[in-house]
Amino acid sequence: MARKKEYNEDEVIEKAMRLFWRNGYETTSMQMLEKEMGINKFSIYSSFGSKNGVFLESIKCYKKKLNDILIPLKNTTNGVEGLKQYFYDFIAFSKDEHFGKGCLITNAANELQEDADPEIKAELRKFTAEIRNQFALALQKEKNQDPNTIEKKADYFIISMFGLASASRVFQKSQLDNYIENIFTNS
Amino acid sequence: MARKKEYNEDEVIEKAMRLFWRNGYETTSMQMLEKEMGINKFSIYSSFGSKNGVFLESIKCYKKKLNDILIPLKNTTNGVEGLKQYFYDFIAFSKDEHFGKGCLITNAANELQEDADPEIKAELRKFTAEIRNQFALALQKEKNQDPNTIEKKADYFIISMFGLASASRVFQKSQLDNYIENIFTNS
DNA sequence: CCCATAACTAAACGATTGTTTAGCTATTTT
DNA sequence: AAAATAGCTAAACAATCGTTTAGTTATGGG
Repeated sequence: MARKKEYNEDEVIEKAMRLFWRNGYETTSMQMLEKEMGINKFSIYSSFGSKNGVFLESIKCYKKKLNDILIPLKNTTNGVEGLKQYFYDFIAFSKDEHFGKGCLITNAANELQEDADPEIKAELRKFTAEIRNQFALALQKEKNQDPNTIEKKADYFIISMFGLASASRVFQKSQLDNYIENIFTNS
Repeated sequence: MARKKEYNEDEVIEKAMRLFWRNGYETTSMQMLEKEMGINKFSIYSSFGSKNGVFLESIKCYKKKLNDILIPLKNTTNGVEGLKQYFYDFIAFSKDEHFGKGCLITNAANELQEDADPEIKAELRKFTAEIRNQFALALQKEKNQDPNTIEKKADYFIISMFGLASASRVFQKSQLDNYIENIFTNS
């Protein structure tokens, strides 16, 4: 052991995450990452191996933050109402400086090609499946639901979430609230 | 006048459009465009000025093709039913080799940053507004609708279309059909 | 206190990006 | 047929991409 790192890896990866969130993967260069993370290229490479590595850790960082807003959904007694709250929290999560940037995960899914890094693709798939699973579990708490309907509704809501994330890059907040209301009428 | 062009601009721009559709803007290089369009870099620049210029024309080309599936919607007597058909046609438009690539327009909207080319941003906005307008016009054909409801529903459907386009990159066709069915229950 | 070691700085790497230029070829017009 | 003009090929442009390497600085354990 010799010299200690002058930066905290969790802190710098959060900064990287926000940069990727704002700019996407391709548009974000190592030069921009250096500046935003506040450390040298060498430090980035020694900590994360590659640009892909930084991105992968950024996804995990974002996931961790988004998982926090899933917690109330796990404890809800009213499935649909809990889902509705989740959608609002999801929008709120992208508030302020990040509104109009959508969701890092869906942005990544939209940007990445089929020849993209398999590890990243796997991470995105895993994350989507996790959320959809939580939706299904929440819906099971509704009374008198047959299992087939639950699966279909879970599909519907996860796609709606994707849509909401994508649309939030283009539409106004009021339109999104309107959209959420429409999703949950007669559900 | 001297030598004639050995290529048709409309034909090569359609090839470029399909390449952008598959790969997005950033990932598509001039080298790839040369190969796909079947003409030299010089020819591309003399015809379209820049990579941005090629992309802009590609968007217009895509728009023209997508507008064709709006025609039935204009003549429909049943607004909601017409809209539903439009959604299925929209999915079908992205069929075969392009399924899983979403919609060129929404992909572009997701990828482009706020510092992107203003002309492209304007084109995307114009296109979105046009479609939303057609949705509102179709909804007016429903009986006993108050104008406020129509506007809200038009917002809802245009966001749904964005969502569908984005989600089609990730989800299976059967899930999308399921999603469309859910959109139109109780509308 | 000194040496080993790890983190730092900064320069350079080859490859690829979008774009331009020079020179050759073909066709239209007078 | 000759001159003019526009499209073609192919090489080169500067800039930037992600990545690596050499050299310096600072801090750990013996």
